[in-house]
Amino acid sequence: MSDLLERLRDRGWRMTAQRRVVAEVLDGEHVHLTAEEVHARAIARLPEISRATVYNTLGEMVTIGEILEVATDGRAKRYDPNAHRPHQHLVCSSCGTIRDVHPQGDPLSALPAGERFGFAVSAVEVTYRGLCPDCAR
Amino acid sequence: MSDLLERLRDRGWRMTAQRRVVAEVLDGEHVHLTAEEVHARAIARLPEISRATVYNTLGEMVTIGEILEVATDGRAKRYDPNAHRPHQHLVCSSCGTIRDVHPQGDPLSALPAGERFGFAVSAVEVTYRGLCPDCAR
DNA sequence: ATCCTACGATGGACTCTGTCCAAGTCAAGA
DNA sequence: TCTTGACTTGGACAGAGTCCATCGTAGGAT
Repeated sequence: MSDLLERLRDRGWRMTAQRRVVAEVLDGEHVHLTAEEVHARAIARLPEISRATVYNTLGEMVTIGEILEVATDGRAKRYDPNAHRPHQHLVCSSCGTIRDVHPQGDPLSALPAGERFGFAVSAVEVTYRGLCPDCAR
Repeated sequence: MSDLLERLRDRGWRMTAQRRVVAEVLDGEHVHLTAEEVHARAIARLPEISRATVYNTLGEMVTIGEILEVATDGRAKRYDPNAHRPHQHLVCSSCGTIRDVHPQGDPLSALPAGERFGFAVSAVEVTYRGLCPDCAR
């Protein structure tokens, strides 16, 4: 059984076939799927699973911090199963594919106190944009 | 007349009442409005202006680089009239307000060549998140 | 092994954001 | 003033996501 599934069980989640399938889909391919893509892959394993359940399950996993929500454009949100290792994203401006990247240094420290306007800054997201090798040619 | 309006005219834009109003709304308050908010403010000055025109005009201004599109969450895009001075954004996780901020250093240089996967990286967006003073109390 | 029940799943309606299009209007050059 | 093609309009449509009343079932209790 996957790590993700195990952690969910440890948190007291009732283990349903639907949740298992969603967790397996996310844990299986470490890419950044949209909710609809997760739904499509889930249906392949459990044909009756509903869209609402997929949305609910993804939302719950985001809330407890097991996966990350990534909104790189104005389109559908994507879900990142790699929530336990800090990283940033590199997005192709043409085809939209996303890669996890690890910039040097702590981007949080680049924001001086005088530029924080009294906010309690707790997180920072960095999105690099450019053409991927496939789209560049 | 506003600078923005002048630049649009210089680009050969046909000056209609609608475009003038949208430009004035954006140029007037340097906040980050959604398309609907722009529409509401535009209606206050020109009651017949349509939603489609506001969307069209905003899209055109983004294309020519006079304003920026900011997608800080999965909700509505926001429009940033401050397109001519590089800056990043600080977003309140609770109420969603956005402030322009100026981090130190060039975030692009923090991504080593080995982490670029052959992409021609051309831009970087940094979004700081945290609680604003109002929401913190 | 069976029963209970609260938690989870369902699907269809609904909302929000944005796009598209055919028809009508008008800014600005001739 | 006339003409014309760029612009505007509003309503239909589409994609992404949420909500809710009802039904089903996981897992503890017996």
